[in-house]
Amino acid sequence: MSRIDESLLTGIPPFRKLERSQIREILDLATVRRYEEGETIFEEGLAADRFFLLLDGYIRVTRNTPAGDQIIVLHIASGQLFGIAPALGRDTYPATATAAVESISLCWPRRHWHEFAEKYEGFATETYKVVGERMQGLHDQVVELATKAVEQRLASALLRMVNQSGRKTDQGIEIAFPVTRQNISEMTGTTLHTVSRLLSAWQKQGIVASTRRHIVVTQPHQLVLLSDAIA
Amino acid sequence: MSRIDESLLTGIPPFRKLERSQIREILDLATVRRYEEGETIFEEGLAADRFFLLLDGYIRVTRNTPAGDQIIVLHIASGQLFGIAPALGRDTYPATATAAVESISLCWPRRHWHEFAEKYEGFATETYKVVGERMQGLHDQVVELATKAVEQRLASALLRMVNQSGRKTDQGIEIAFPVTRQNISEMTGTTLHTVSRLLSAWQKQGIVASTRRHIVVTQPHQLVLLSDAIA
DNA sequence: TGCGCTCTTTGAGCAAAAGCAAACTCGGGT
DNA sequence: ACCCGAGTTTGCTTTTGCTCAAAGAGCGCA
Repeated sequence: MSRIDESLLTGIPPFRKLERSQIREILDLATVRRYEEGETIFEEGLAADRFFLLLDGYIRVTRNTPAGDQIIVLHIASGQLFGIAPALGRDTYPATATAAVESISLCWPRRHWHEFAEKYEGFATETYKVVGERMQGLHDQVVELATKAVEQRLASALLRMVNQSGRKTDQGIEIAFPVTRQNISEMTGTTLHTVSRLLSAWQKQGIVASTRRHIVVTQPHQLVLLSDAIA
Repeated sequence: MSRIDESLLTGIPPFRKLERSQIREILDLATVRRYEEGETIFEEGLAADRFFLLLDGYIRVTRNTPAGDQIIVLHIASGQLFGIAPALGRDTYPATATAAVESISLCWPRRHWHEFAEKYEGFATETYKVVGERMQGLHDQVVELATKAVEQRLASALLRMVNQSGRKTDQGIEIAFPVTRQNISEMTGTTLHTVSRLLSAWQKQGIVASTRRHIVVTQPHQLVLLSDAIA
């Protein structure tokens, strides 16, 4: 296995405050994994025996209902930790993680979690900060689902993706990973039909431009207005 | 101020593994506070300079939207920590806490958080376990709001309250704190009208018995069926 | 180059729940 | 004992967005 350069980790939250040598130690304990688009990384309910750091790509974290509905709880962008059930003392993963595009991650066996937390000053603190932010995001999502109409939720969902993975193009801001209408409906708790109708309408108004599995937001500002932003 | 007995804390999660003398130290740093029904304990967006442990009563944690909707994110029962923003490195509270009934809590200044976490083996771990559970709960709520119909959500909400605060009576299981139709609608993302209609219907079927601000579930099993339980 | 699969679009009817409006009731306080 | 206000119930109307159905389009692959 080729060694990974330390510079990959400097600057990303839980490692930000560490020495280069410490990062080296951590890296030497990591395994690199590559996932195809659509490949499952871990599944809801299975033993949480590893935690992950996404180096490249995008991950979708989903949950399934017995009724067969799937809903997308959050997206992970590169540089973020995921599958951190071990840090929260859970012994199974609470959700399923799937690669939205070809992705590369590091992973460590569960037991290293405590080791890192004790050995490296700031490691735990920084991670829990991430947890706090994610929790805040979940709160927002609950409020949104409980109070907003579908149109506003859809606008928010697009904005969230744009904020996390937006790539500037000459047309506007492009969402960097493939998304289907179905996917979006699973983020917003609606149907792919409704999503398709709304996107069509927005396309006519020049707010977005979408093709198959691909969305460019041309007028983010309009979406903000439509979303009736919470915060 | 009268000293609090150590036995109040033995057995509740973050203190479970501590010596009696350690609990004494922690208690001596705490302030006791009493809240009237309806009194606000802390507010969304304000500096998170304390964290709390509820000794007696029930707390409602809510968020407000700019549009003026309020939604109830979770209930805290006695023995639970709340307002733990400090543990997640957040410097403002992400939500508002209000006493649902007359309540008593302990609270500590923010800075003690790290002190406790370092000094007492297991304190942090146990707390993060609670965070993990709460996160799981939020996931559940998102899935529920996104996929279930109002009737199922209402059934789930009642069951959640019953599980957390159910008191057995000869009639059935009673929710231990006052709840209005309005409150329930704020937990389920619906209107008080819809809640009222459904409760009336269930009352006719003998599943629940409710009076003003007060609900007794007579046939929990029926509610489970209606809720199409996730887990 | 054409086939087939997956994804997308659009229409029409319908059901669930929101909005609106008004009456009723319980309980606490004067 | 009565009044007042918060909380609840209920009917009617309107709307939103889901369901069902079917056709159309892009893309990879042979």
